[in-house]
Amino acid sequence: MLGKDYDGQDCSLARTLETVGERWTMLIVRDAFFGVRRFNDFQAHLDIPRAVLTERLNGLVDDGILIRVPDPDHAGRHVYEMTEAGRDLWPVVHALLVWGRRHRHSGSRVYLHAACETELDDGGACPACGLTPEPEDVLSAPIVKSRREDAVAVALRARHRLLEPLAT
Amino acid sequence: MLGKDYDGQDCSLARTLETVGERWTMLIVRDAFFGVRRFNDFQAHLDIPRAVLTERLNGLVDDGILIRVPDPDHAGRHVYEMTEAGRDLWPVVHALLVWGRRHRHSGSRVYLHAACETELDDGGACPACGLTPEPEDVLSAPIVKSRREDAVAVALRARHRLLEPLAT
DNA sequence: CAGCCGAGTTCAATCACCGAACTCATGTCA
DNA sequence: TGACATGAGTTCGGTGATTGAACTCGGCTG
Repeated sequence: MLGKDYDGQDCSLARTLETVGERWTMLIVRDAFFGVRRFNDFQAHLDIPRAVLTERLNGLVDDGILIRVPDPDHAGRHVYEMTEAGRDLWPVVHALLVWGRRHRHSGSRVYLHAACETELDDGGACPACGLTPEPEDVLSAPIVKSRREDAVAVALRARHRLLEPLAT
Repeated sequence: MLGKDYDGQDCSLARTLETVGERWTMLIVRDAFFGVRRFNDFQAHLDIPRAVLTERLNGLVDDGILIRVPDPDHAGRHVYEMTEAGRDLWPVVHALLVWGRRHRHSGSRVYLHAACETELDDGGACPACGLTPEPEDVLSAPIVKSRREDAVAVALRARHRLLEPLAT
């Protein structure tokens, strides 16, 4: 990946970036947290060239972030699901969201601890419980309607738990 | 940056990636936390093409992550220093380091709370004090000697505070 | 059986990245 | 003062990645 794999940088940050550092990859991971699981849904929501999406999804599968599993509803198709290693990227995604919210523009959704519906703090912890919830226990709650009108953007207007498959 | 700036992704994560999502950028930021401040030091430590380094440093300056200030010791030269917005990237850098350490290879240094020399937990907090130290109060403590022999890699073999200028 | 849909693959043009060589201002030493 | 070194870039030809549009293919759907 990335042309030349940051050879010689023996640092765990460089190793991480070899997996999630390419253009589009982190947005695919974000969408996977949002519950996107099908090729065309990623494509429609990200406006990513199909060839690149294929390459990135294969890369993420090879690197153990996603698994491709048969779609129970449609023979011959499959969906991309997040692995444990993928879920462990939640702190990275959250840290990027927090920085952007503070320094770029004020975010279009908030993230709540599903158990008590308290907004997570910048460290990803629930200020009420003191716990740092796993992504499965985080609720995405939109506060501004996005301008996009693709099926995924529309489905994302509802409050829902991370990693819960989106109904599109 | 990034060819096409993730147009239409009105999400703070996409906005963040427009600033730090390109190849090399995050490694430059990491090195800036390590105290690297001069063009040739970045170049030597990263093995990045000089033209690309110029482009990235200018981008980071334009985006308010670094500032270019006159070098007090050498007329006509300057150094790149981290801004407040740059410091706020520490949680992102730390999250990437933590993921790589867990899922790729077991890191070559640990990060300690300078005040009590306790190793930070995965959330970046000090388990002893309960505080989440600012990067200035984090100590980088090498545990494995890197294979690299450039001046920066050598200087990084000593324990030091983040953001403290490296003596090279 | 004709057409649709999801999930890709192929392809030419464009853009970014690479490494090596070149520039140019300052600093150092004889 | 002249010769050379060093830091910080710039320039440039070649290579590899990204883009958007068009094409393929297998499983439904009517």
